[in-house]
Parts: sequence; structure tokens; C-alpha cells
Amino acid sequence: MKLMAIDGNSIVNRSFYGVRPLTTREGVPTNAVYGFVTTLQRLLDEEAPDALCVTFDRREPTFRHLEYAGYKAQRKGMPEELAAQMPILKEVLDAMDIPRYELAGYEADDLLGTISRKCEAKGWDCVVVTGDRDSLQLITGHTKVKLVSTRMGQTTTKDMTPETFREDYGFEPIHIIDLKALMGDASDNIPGVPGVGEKTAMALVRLYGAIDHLYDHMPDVCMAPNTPAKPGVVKKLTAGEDSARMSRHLATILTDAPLDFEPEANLRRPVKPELRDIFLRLEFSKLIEKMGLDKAPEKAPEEASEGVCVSELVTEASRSAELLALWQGLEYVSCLVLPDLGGVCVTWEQGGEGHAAVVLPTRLEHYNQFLRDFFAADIKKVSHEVKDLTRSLLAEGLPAEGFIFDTALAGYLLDATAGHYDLERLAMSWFSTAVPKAGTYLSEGAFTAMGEDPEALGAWTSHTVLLGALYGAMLPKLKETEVEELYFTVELPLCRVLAEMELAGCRVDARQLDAFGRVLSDAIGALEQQIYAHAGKFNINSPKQLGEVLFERLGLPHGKKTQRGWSTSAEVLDKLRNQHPIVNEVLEYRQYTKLKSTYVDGLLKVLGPDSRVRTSFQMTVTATGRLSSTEPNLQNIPTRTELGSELRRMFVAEAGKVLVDADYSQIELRLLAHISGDRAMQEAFLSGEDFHTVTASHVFGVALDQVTPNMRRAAKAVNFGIVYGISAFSLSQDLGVTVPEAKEYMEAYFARFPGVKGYMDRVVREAKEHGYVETLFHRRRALPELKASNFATRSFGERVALNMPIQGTAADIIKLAMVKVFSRLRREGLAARLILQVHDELIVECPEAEADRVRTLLTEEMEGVFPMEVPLVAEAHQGRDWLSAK
DNA sequence: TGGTTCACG
DNA sequence: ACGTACGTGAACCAG
Repeated sequence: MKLMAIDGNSIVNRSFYGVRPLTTREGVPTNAVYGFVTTLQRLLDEEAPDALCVTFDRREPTFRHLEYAGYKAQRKGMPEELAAQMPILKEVLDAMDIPRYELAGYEADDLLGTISRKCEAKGWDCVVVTGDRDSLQLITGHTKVKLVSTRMGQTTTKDMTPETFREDYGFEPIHIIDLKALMGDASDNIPGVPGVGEKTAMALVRLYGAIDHLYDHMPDVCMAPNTPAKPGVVKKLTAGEDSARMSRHLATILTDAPLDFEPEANLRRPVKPELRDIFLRLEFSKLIEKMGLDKAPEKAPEEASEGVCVSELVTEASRSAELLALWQGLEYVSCLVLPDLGGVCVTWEQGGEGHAAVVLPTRLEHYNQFLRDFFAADIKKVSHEVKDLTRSLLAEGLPAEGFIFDTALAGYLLDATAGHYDLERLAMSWFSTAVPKAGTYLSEGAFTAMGEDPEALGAWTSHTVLLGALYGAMLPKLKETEVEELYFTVELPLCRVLAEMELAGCRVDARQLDAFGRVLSDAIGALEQQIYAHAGKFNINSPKQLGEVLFERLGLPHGKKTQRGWSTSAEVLDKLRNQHPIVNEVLEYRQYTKLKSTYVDGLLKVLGPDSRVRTSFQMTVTATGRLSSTEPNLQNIPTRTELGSELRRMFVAEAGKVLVDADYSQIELRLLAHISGDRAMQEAFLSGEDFHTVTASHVFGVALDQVTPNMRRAAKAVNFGIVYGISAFSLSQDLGVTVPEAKEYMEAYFARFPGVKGYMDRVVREAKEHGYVETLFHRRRALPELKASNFATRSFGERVALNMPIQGTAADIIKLAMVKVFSRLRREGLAARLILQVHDELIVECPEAEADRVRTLLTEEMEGVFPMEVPLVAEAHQGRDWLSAK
């Protein structure tokens, strides 16, 4: 029989520091509990023990320490976020029916020691799980120690048996206490022998074992042969004998704590049903799934569709007409549409009763007419992912009007860092309810001419009902957080704008692209041969193999960075350009293969039959409010190098049309000047001179015409650094100067622009106070990182606090501009169509004859979005292709 | 699946 | 002393 005894404090601590901060919607920290449970699952998989228990420390000092007068009861108090999780963890363990042991005056260690000996006495094997190496002294033929470490969310374990221990340490496990007696342990307040460190202590223990034995041989103690014999070791040992003996006592784990313990009482038992409720409360939906807790057939599906009293399948034209008329009179209905308009589920409330209707193309003769009427403006609809639905409708030439709410979009505005906004997750986070999986009704064949799957019907209607509930809960929250206006005047109208942009797509000159691809292929082939000539055949695309070739076979000085081998990034290789011809060849090879595989091949792969590419804009991805673009990503088409920018020549207007490209000039820095209220910076913009040059003249205290290119470069780097949340170190890296120099630049900058400094201090302070930052339009980003005790995490939070209001406000502004441009193009009856957005840039395709008007219209709308202390400036150009329109 | 690298604002 | 810019997506490799 095998029992696993877990050091609760050790594992929960490691989880707390090793797992990224997690909280529930209400801000209750949960990362340590989450880490503990996942670690536990892994341990159970690995060891499959017959019995299981967890030990905890009581927080008062223990007997072992009280005997030692020098002990200062200064064990660091737990951080508040961890302390708050301890009772939750204990609740979870109780729900899992796992015994836990704690005893006043004894450490978790002592309990583990006692438990392991009691197991052995009964002939059981014992696995002690801890992150604490002290426990290695407990290793015997029947007790092994599993050392756990959690780094960056990854948990690794190492089994320590008598054999592996001897390999690592070169002596018997029990002598860990003698090692500690000599070298001490600062983290445990064990003094050891002053002047004896790890090396000396290891050597002595290997030779003598127990310190009693060592002191028996005084003063003729000698060191191991290959250990540098330090003079005075004997003297130090003699002087520190009392301390050594006392330290040994402190390091010895008790094995006879008065603990009422029988191994049999810890046999594994099934979890209690409460566990699911606790996990729901903690929002551990993934764990519920993983542990199979969602299979509890009890309530989930019924409960979620409880509100539905009347559910019907619409088959008669007369009934559909009746319903349409009814819905027109309602405040709103909820609707969820199957992909490719393959069916519509509508739910509504009437007379305090819930109703649901399902309309399927297989069951209703004039289905298309139904769609036409249902998606007209006079039926107010709450739906989910309105942009995608709008695109499907418009693609079929159907109306797409009357959308008054999008639950996914609202979920995003209320918590932009959640990442996913599918209905299962929204139900979980808003109502702590598990709803059936969407997969059941999205699966092929759930609704066919042969019949409908009742389970799928139930899931579908329950999700649609959920939309109404979410609307009711989210709307007040939008008001409360002041994002209501942004939501209804920007985000929701933007759905239509983006849907039309996605449908329009952008024409690509396939023949030219193909030709460019062949040029690249030839160059790549030639470079490949040259590289192989230097180093033999290998996979140049594999950073691992490339690293081996460059830094081992060719012996080039490896840069610094590593993780799994040496870094071969362009930054590192650039410094080696002159060392070996292969370096340049690799850099060129990288550039060409990137262009070929990501852009040429990538674009050809998604080219439509009409020679247009259609990206999809994601509205709920970024933490700052920006859009993102996928399949293909048209927001990262090359521009910075000459060769790369050739690709922009391939994006063309169709015959008789041109592209108009309008971009904001320095929008983020203008926003910084506006938001910070710094007069000097505002005047720098108002002067009409080049902004980075003006900044440089201020920072370096020279006249405008005395600013050298290097000074301008430095000023520009600081300007960008400010926007990103600067640090002297990164600035020095960027500029290739020393850290103190970078610091000087920053100080000079802040002295000249005190308003900026004030803004930076203020925004971080307020972020810490409120737990979030926001844009001028009140778009919010929560920042739990600011409460982290980990320095790096907290610093990251501070940089984000500085950057988000600026990047986010810029995002708000261009989104609003898009809505305005879209409606004005339509109002003025122009054939011009918005086709792309690249963060601070809008691209319109229009008949040549409209180009002049469109240019004016774009700059007017973009600049006029909202008045600031510093004017917003947008510049528009036109051309046959994207490159010449820039 | 996560790590690297590199394209963009 | 800590480990560094902010925000993305795609291709590729390795485990």
C-alpha cells in the first residue's frame, strides 16, 4: 500500500508564486488554489497512491524554534492574496474528502516525518511531496520524497530515493541534518557554523557523516582531497561547535509528533458533490470539465432552459407571419443563428412567460423570406457576435438591421483580458451556471430534413435564453463603468462597418505576387547553397541546429540570451555580421523565407476566385481596444524594408479605381501631450516643427538647427519609451548607450516635460488605487498585476498602466472615425468603400473620380473625431496600389 | 502545445 | 536584487 503525504504550505506557496495571477470576476484571488489542484491532479496521475493526505503549518512558532533563544519569530507574513486563499484551499480539500493535518506547535515537516514513520511501521510505502529540500532527511527504503518546483506555470517533479539522493549528494539522506548543522539555512533561521559554506560542509559530511563523528576527530579534521583546504576550518568548527549542535537540532525533523494518525484512515475517497459548486464559485470551468464534474446529470440543462415555458418549431408560413408581427411589437427578442444562416432560434418574454421559437430551412418553406423580415430594422434583436452574423446576412443580400446588443462584445468591454467570450464562459462568469456545450447544436447533422436532435434543440434554445439574461445583467454594468456610450456609439455600429470591410476584401495582383515569389525562391535557393558550402547541410530554419552550426561548429561568439540553446535572433546575428560571411547569408535567408512563406505563399493560399483577400477583423481580442486581423493578417504587411514593401505593390485597386490611404500623424504622442497636459509638449506640436527634433532641442538644450541626427534619434527613442512605460535599461538597449546615460536622457526629458512625469506618476497611482486603467472614452483594462508581490509582474503592470490609456484612446479614436467615415460615405452616396484598418491608418477603395472628395472626407472625419489641446492630424494619399498610396 | 523568430502599429 | 519596453498573428520546430 502506498500513501502520499503532501506538504500543503510548500505546494500552495509554489503555486502562488508560480501561477500567473488569477481572480474571479469579483477579484477574489484564486491562482494558488488553482495551482494546487492542478498539481494534485498531476501527482495523483503520476503516483496513483492508495491513500492521500495534506499537512499544514499552524502559523505560530514551533517547539523546535522556541527552544532556540536566538530564533526571531520573524517568519515573513504571507502576502494578503495568498492568505485569502488558504481557507478556500481547505474548503476544496474537504470537498475532495482528503484528510488534512495540522497541529499547534509543529511544522508541516514534522507532521510529514511522523506520518512517514507511522506508514513504515505498518508496512506501507510513503511518498512525501514538498518543495523543501529539508525533507530529504526522511528518505528511506520505504519513503521517497517528491520534490516539486513550479516555474512560469510549469510544474516539474523529481523523485528522490536513497539511490538518487546518494548520486546527487554523495552521502546518506539522514546526513542532510549534519549538512544544515554546518552550513546553516538562512531561510529557516538556522545559523550553522559561521564561516562554513556549502562547499566545505559538503566535503566534511561526505568524509565524516554525522557531526558527532566529525567532532570526535577534532582537531585532526582534514578536508576531502580535491576540496581546496581552507586554513582555519578547524578553528571555525571548534568555535562554532555549540552553534553546530544547536543547528543540527533545529534542522532535525520530528518523527514523533503527537498526531492521531492511521494510514488506513486516508484511503482515497470519491469527491463530494460540493466540489463542483466550489469550483463554479472559483470559476474553474476548465477543471470542472477535466475532472468530469460537469457530467453530473443533476441540473445544468434543465435549469438553464427553465425560463422557457413554450417552445415551438415553426413550420407554417402563417405562424411565422404571426410571430414576426408579434416580435415587432416587443422591446426586444434574443436570437442565435446557426453558421451559414442554417437556422434561427428566437426567444422572448411575453406576459411574464418565456417563449422560444426555432426556424429551420428544412421546415419552413419560405425560410429566406423569413430571414428578410426578421433581420429588418423593426425587430430589435439581442445576439452574439453580431459582426459575423451581419457578414453572413449581407453576403446573402439580406438585411442586417436592428441589432441592439451583442453579448460577446459587451463581455469584452467589461473585461478585455478575459480572452474568450463564448456563451459557456459568459454563463459561468456571470451566473456561475454551466450551460450545455454549443458543440451539440453546432455539429453537422443536428438539424436535417430527417429530423432534429432534441438535445441540440435544448442546448440551442437555452443558449438563446441566456442572451436575454446576459443583456439584463450587462447593460447596467456598462452604465456603471461608463462604457455605455462607447459601446452603443462605437463598438456596436462598428460591427456593420467591419462586416462590410471583410466582405469587400482587397484586390491582390496574383501574377505579380507569383513572380515576386519566384524571385524569392531563386534567391533562397542560392543562399541555401552558400550556407551549406560553409557549414554543410542542416535545417537553417531550426534555431537549435542553426545555433549549433554558428556557435559550436564555426565557433562564433554566442550572444547572450538563451532558453534552449543560444539565441539566433536578428539582434544577435547583426553583431556578428563581420565575423563570418555565413551570418549575412543567414540573415538574408531569414528575410527572404519570411517574405516567401508568410506573405507570398500565405496570401496566395487565401486568395479568392475574384483575386481578393478577405481578412477577418477580431473585435474582442486585444487588451487595449485595438482590432486584430487574422486569416490573413493584413495588419502586418511589410513596410520597413525596401524589399518587404514591394509586397504592398501587390495590393491594388480594381480597374478604374484607386486606393486612398489616410493615416494619423503621431497620434499616440499627441495623445500623450493632450492627456498629460504638458504645455511644453503641446507647444512642440503646435509649433509645426518636427516633433522629435523639438524634443531633442529641449532635452539637449540646443537650438533647433543644432540638433544632430543622433540627438533626434535619442529623443525619438525616449518619446516611444514613454508611451510603452519606460525603463532606463530598455532605453539603453534600444539606443546602445549605458544605463546611466539612458537615465540622464530620461531625467533631462522629465525636467523639460514635467507634465509628462506628473502624468506617469498619476496614472500608476490611480491604477493601483482603482485596480484598473481607462481610456478617455472609459474603455477599461483591469490590472491585477499591480498587486503582485513579484517585482517583474508588478513592473509589467506599471508599464501597462502607462501604455493602455494612450494606445487604447488611439484605438477608440480611429474606431469612431471609421464609424463616421462609413456613414458619411454612405450619406454622400459615394461608391467608395473602406477596406482596411491598420491601427492608425484607414484604406479606402474608390472610383478614380471620387478620389479627391474621399481624401478630404477622410482627413476631415479623422481629424474631427474629437477636439484636443493638440490638433489631431491625418494625411491622405492616393495611388493605384498600397505602396504608392502611402 | 509552447518556444522562437519576425512582420506590423 | 529582481528583468525589462506596449499591442498583435503566422510560420516553423521540437517535444
